[in-house]
Amino acid sequence: MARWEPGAKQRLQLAALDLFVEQGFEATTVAEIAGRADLTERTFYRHFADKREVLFDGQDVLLHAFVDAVAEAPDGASPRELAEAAVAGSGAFFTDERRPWSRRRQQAIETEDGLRERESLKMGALASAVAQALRDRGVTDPAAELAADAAISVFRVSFVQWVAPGETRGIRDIQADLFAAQRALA
Amino acid sequence: MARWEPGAKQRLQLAALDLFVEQGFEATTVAEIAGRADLTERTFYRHFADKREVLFDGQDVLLHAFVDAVAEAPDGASPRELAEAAVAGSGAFFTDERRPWSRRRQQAIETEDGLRERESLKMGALASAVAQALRDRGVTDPAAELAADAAISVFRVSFVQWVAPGETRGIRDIQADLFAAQRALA
DNA sequence: CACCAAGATGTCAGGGACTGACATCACGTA
DNA sequence: TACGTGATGTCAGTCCCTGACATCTTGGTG
Repeated sequence: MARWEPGAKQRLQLAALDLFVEQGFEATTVAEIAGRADLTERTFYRHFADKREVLFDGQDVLLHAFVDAVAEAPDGASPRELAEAAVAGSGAFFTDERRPWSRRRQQAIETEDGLRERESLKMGALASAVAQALRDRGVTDPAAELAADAAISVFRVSFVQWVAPGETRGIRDIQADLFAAQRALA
Repeated sequence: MARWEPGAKQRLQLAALDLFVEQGFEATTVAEIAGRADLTERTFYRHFADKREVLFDGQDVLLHAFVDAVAEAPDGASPRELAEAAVAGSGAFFTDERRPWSRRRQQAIETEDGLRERESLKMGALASAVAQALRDRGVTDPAAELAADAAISVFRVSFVQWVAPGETRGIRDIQADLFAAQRALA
């Protein structure tokens, strides 16, 4: 069903990230992004709910990876094992080909409060979804909330490390180390 | 040094929360808030960086309570004990007199994505500050990050429970139960 | 081929958030 | 009383975001 120039949304995302890295998020106007993608400001808002969202589109796929992994975990798994399964389910997304893009994206996010704010919201949504998935597997509150937060904590730290300069390990290896460190805390 | 009507900032906060609860955050304009406080829109922005911040002013005091509690914890405390100390240090803020205001405030926040977003950012800032405090006490990464996240997780869940309808326990009792549940996970 | 349905885009007008610049006003002090 | 200082008011302007309507491209239908 693709009509027109088929890459409109992706063109906008690439243009936006380029401009954010070049001159910052605040200093970049939506009209500017749209112009670089040969589109109009109004069209930008047909693809993304707001200016921040251009860097966060597709997070629902990641969320479903978390949730599905919990749902498909073996019977009798403990809350902690379910949480670890959730994080492991996300590992498939962060391949080596994706790493350069993720690095640039993270660089843009970390330098702007407005973007960090949106990232925090997305992490919170992830935690809520995992908590609900745990409840669906019979985990009771407040253990479900705490286990979900623990999972998102490992995911967040692992992602930051995965995009750190010079890091070459896969995200799954990083996550395994973090789960061990988390267990060692208790 | 107080001149004019001394309660300008507080008047704005009260007016804002009233209006947010009455008609929602989005439907309330800054001019409306300022008008109810007998002030101007421009003056609102001299007290608060943006429309959301009117509900989050003063969070730095809470942050310092977390950080100071970590700094003042006894020598030889484990990372987990330091994290528990951080959370305990916040307990003094959430007295019974403050609970009605906190309830109304949380009610307003939970119904609007824009406000939940800001709350997430503040929680993230709290976690970062606690992580830094742990590093200052000699805890190494990634344990510092994970322990700080665990502390904020307990704090967040305890706060939600503390403002839940019908809840009468003090926040410290709630937090004690949550720490126990968190330890039981591992 | 002419025509139509539908989805994607463009155009325009407008409200509201936020900011910089400048004027004004109330208070403390010399 | 005159002055300095800080809080407030006024005004203009930019940018974010949205609703309404027109236009275009594409694929299908007769």
